[in-house]
Amino acid sequence: MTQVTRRRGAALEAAILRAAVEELQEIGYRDLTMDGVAARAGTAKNVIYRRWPSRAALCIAAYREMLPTGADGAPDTGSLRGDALALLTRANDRMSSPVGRILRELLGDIHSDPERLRELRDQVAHAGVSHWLTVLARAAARGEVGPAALTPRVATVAVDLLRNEYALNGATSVAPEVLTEIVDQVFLPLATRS
Amino acid sequence: MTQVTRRRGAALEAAILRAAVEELQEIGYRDLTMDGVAARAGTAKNVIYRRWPSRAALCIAAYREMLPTGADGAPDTGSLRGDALALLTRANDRMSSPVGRILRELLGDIHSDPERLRELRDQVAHAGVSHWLTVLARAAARGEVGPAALTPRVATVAVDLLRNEYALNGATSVAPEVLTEIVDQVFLPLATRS
DNA sequence: TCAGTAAGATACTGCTAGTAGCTTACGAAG
DNA sequence: CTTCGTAAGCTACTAGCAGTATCTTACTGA
Repeated sequence: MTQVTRRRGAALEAAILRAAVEELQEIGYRDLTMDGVAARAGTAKNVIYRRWPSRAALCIAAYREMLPTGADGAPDTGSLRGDALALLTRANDRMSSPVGRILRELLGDIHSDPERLRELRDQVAHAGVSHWLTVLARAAARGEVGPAALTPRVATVAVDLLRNEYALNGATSVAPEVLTEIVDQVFLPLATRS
Repeated sequence: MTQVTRRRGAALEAAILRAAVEELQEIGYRDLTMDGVAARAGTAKNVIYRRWPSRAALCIAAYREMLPTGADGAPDTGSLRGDALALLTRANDRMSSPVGRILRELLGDIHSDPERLRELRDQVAHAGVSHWLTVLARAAARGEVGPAALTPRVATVAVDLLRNEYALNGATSVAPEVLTEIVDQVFLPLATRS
């Protein structure tokens, strides 16, 4: 690309990551090639390989760049049902976005590498747990739920079921009726049982 | 391979499928190559491509061959908890077997092809639903559960959560404690609620 | 007996991950 | 201002695999 001044260190690394992010957003993980990233970043493949050991490693780093930084707080609609639907809808939006698609592609391609798998999983799975616990705690304060419901399993059951929908159905978004079904038939009965 | 008599039609097709099954069991979907299958079957790649349009299609056909034909019935331990644990343990065994690993590899590789995705999903997702409904119906007859619990969502919730564990954790088997946690904290409370 | 069909063998294209080695710009130390 | 090490840039390469093409040869059924 005949840069006027040759980039180095952090600047170059940032340029590569930005290129990888753009490629991921435009064509996804499956079709991303190292040559493509190098070309877009205006550099060469071996420069990339000096920093990341493989295509997967680069894409995981790029994926991390894509995550929204400003985490929004837990919703507070006044009822547990409203909060749960809001959280689940938000999770559904995230999972059906390009970011979610890329995460699923990555997860599907990594399950031979337990190391990378764990870091990816931790980053995503436990991302929203605290929100659910917050919402449940508020509901407990209102007397809506008993303390028996405050286990991680129950707190995450809705998101877990949503994730299962994606695992089975692939890339398409999950219908809102499924969300209400999960909330009304599973989450609320578990949370509010006497 | 200099066959004495050249195989044709169904015999050849069966030989190819058998070779593909063996390759899948030994090295998995990811590492299976068409050259490898052809060599093992003692034939040539283009013969395979005359019958299946792609590697994925061949492997789906081979996967179908691997499925156990003799479906065992629903367990009957006398209690809903025992039945549920038996069913969930069985599902866990299946999912942690080579067959389960191959299914996950296939699912992860197919989500661009909605057609194949659907046939695969139907084959597996709905495979065990009837068992859960049977077990729930028996429990209802014993008075253990109310009719409110007999929705497909509740019937499959345990397997759905188990599948989620695999989606997050990769190829490793799920610990028995997780199974009991799912049954005791989610399935039983939902099934037996008043 | 004689076609038509399909198996078999081989070679090829095209694509991509990852590697190697050389050249050249930068930048820090003196 | 000079020198020298490091890393960027460039180009070319290997190796492996999906999928295609072509030609020869064996079987089969009429």
